[in-house]
Order: sequence, then C-alpha cells, then structure tokens
Amino acid sequence: MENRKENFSEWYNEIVDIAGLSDKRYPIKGMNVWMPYGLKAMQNIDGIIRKNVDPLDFQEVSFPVLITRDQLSVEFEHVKGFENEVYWVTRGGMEQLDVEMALRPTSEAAMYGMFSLWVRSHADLPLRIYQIVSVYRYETKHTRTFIRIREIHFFEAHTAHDTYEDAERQMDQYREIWKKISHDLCLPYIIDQRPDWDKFPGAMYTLAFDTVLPGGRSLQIGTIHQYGTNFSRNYDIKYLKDDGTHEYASQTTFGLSERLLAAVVGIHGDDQGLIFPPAVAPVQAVIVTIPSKSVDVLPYARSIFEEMKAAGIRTSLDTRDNYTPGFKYNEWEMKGVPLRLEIGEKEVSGNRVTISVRTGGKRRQIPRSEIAGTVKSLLDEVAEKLRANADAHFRSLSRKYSSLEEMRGAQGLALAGWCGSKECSSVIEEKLELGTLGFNRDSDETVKCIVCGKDGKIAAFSRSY
RNA sequence: GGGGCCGUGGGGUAGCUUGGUAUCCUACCAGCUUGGGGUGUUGGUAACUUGAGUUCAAAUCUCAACGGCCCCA
Repeated sequence: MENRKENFSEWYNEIVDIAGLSDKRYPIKGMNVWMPYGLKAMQNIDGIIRKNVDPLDFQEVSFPVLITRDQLSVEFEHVKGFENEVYWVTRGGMEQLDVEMALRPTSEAAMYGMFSLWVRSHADLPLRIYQIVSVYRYETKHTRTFIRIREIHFFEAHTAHDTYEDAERQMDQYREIWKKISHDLCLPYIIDQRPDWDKFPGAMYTLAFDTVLPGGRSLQIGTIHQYGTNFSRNYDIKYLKDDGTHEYASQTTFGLSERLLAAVVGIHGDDQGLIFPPAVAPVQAVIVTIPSKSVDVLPYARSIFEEMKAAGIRTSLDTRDNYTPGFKYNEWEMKGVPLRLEIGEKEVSGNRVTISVRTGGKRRQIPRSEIAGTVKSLLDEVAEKLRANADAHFRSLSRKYSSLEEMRGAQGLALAGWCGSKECSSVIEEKLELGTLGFNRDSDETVKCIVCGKDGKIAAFSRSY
C-alpha cells in the first residue's frame, strides 16, 4: 500500500480497493459492487450474526423491497423521519403508477401490516423474526464505502411481545447477543442512549453501540430500539388476552449493517493493510510455496493444504509461479490473512512448515504432525491480540473531561457530564464541533453537566461518521 | 440553500498560463529471467466526461450540460 494508516481516510479508500473488497466505480454514487473477497468477509459476518440469533428463536424471513405509499402514509413520526431519503418508484414501463412505491429505507412499514395479520393471541407471542437484505436511503452527503452508502447491506431483527416488560427483557438479550458478535469481530464499543431528538424515528428510546475509527471519529455500528406500543398502535398489532380483551403488542428491533465490516477494516488494519479477525477472514491461512530447483515442493504443499481443509480451516494454496515469494508475502499480508505457511525445500526435507503470524512476532517452525492443532491455537492468539490492540486503541481515544476548555479539540470519544438538555448539547456542538452520542449506559454516577453545572450523568460526545 | 475546486489509459498523474507529436508510476497481456520479504528485462494493449463555439489546428481558450470533491448554512 502507498498510504500509511495515519492518513486514515486515504488509507481506508486505498485498502478497500486494493484488497478487493469493493469496487466503487459503479456509476451510481453510494452504490458499490461487492467484490468476491469483500463479499466473503461480509457473509462471514452475517454467519456470525445468524449463529447468535438462530438458537434464540429468531426466524429468518425475507420481505419485498417495495413498500406502497399507503403502507408508508401512516401518520406517524416514523415516516417523517425518513421522508427526505426515500427512493420512489413512480412508473411501471411507460405507465404512471396509481400507487407509488418506495424502496424500503428500513422494513417496519413493510413488516408490521403482516404482523397485524400474524399476531392473533398471546400464544403467538413473542414473535421474533429477522432478515438480512438491502435497504435504500437517498444520501445527499458524502458517501463512503461501507460507512455511508445508498444501498445498505442490513440485518434487522423485529420482535413483538405481550408486555413492555418482556420487550425490555428482549432489549437485554440483544445486548448479550451483541457482546458475542463483537467478541468474534474483536471490536470494542460503548453503549449510548441516543438523545430523544436523535433516536430512531418512532422509537421510545434507542441504544447505540458506538466505536471509534483511527481518524478519531466515532462510528455507530449497531442499534437496538424499544418501540413500546408506538408502532403496534399505528399498524394495529393486537393480541387477545386470557380475559377476552385486546392489547397492543410491545415491540423492539435490532439493526446491524455493513458498517461492521467498515469497523473491522478500519480498526484492525495497519500500515501493511488489512488484518482480519479469524472469524471474519475469508482466508484464515495461506500456504505460499517457495519453488526450488532440487525438490518439487508442490505435492508436500498440497497434502498439507488438504489436511488444513479437513481440519476446518479456511485455507488458500498460492502456487502462482509468476510472482516471487516476497511479493506474495506482502500481498497476503495486505489482504489481512491471519496466518501464512511457508513451504520450500527446507520444510519438505525437515517434514515441517514455517508459520508467520500477521499480528507480528517471529516465524515458527512446526513439525508436520502438529500443524492443524498449532494453526488453530495461533488463530485464537491472533483474535486475542486484535482484541487487546483494539481495546488499547479504543481507550487511548476515549477520555473524560471536566471542563469545556479542556475538551476543546478532543479526539475520539469525549466523556463528560451532561444534564440531558438540547441547549447544553448545542453549546458543545457549536463551540467544540462535537456531536452528542447520548448518555453512556455503562455509568450511572451523578455528575455535574459540563455546560450548565446542573446534575447530570456521563455522556459521550464526538465527531462522528 | 450559498460558495469554491476538479473531470486525461483500469488506478494515480504530467501537460493547460503561452493552442500544434499526450508524460511518468502502477496495473494488465506475451516472452525471457528470477524465486526464503514488493525480481529484472524486452515488447505490447490502453486515456483527454459530453455537446456547441472560436481557430488552419483545441486536453489546452469560450459557453452549456453531466459527473465528482470540499467548505459554509
């Protein structure tokens, strides 16, 4: 690569391109082509998500991409929240449509009419479904691959419950699910409750998982929303209780997107390029052969390749003979492959392999009989190392402040007391150019607002994507 | 909504002031060479956003459209 990571914006654009994640030359701004390597990484992330929700009675579904104007015309703040970024389909062939249709910006309007048909009695609850689909938002601001785009690869879980308390339990379960997902992705985060003016349109409250990218700007990488009965009252989702009366269901949602990939790329990469957490890596180990005049190393390399695959390790065998080993080392490092196995005549004659770890350290010589086991434990070590590095970096970009002067020019996440008022938030926004992420959910202590001095709680502020 | 900058092979660029043969790096294709940290070399493919105008002649000057980027509200 040509850019160092300290020029984060350039570095990010370059790595997305040269690692083969996405091609942004597609002629529509904010709609890019998923390239095979990038798509594979995203699918692995999707797999991690599925692995964590499927056992918890979430059923995967797929709703149509189009929503009628009627479905969207429910007089409700949810709809107003999206009206400026909806794509409309207004014609079919040459004919003007009587009922115009929108590309879903999110699927509440598509799903909840069906929910009202599906939910008849308390026996139908809780209802838990999710889908992983594209959603569309007409972004007018600067788009950025995986971060701000117009066609978004989106995971959305939707639930309906008989009581608000049960919906609250769902919110807690989301946090547990997220903990596991973020563990696999090796991503640090804080949980913030978005201010009322910034919560998901229509929600009672929104909790966001926020992380920080190397440029010092925060990135929202997941959200969970408590809807209460706000939506069920508008979309008529009612159930019959034991006593024969009807009650509106309480609802929640959980949203994740390709921003997870952006965070993985941005947070773990280094001057050499990507570093994929093993759970995400399209290729977990690459075997690079070093041609020799005296021995044909290929049969030996192939048999180890087969052993690795049989052991369930995503392995690639690079036998291209028009590139030198050194070139390949750099290329696979740039592509973020966690482990590299080198096989030349020394390995063949010694019945071993040389293993190099992407996160650093000396190369190791491993006897053939121990390869699969060693590779597995080294993959775990890579994940641990990434977590430790990311946490350290996250901490270095998070700081508490007790005065506005001190907080001026703050990088990353600035934590400070806040009374919760829009006025004080605006002061911080205007004077320090930091947005309000909201009250930090990890802290409950009472502290003075950094602006007005009244009682408040710890909140997070930052420049954000 | 207001202001500014920019469109040159796949990617990154020089050339534009002062009109005349389009530069370099990289990538790609073929060959030879090399191979334990980005081999070297020879040859090759490949570009002036679109339209109109000025001119003997336009990447270069003028106008417009389209596209992209940045700043401010």
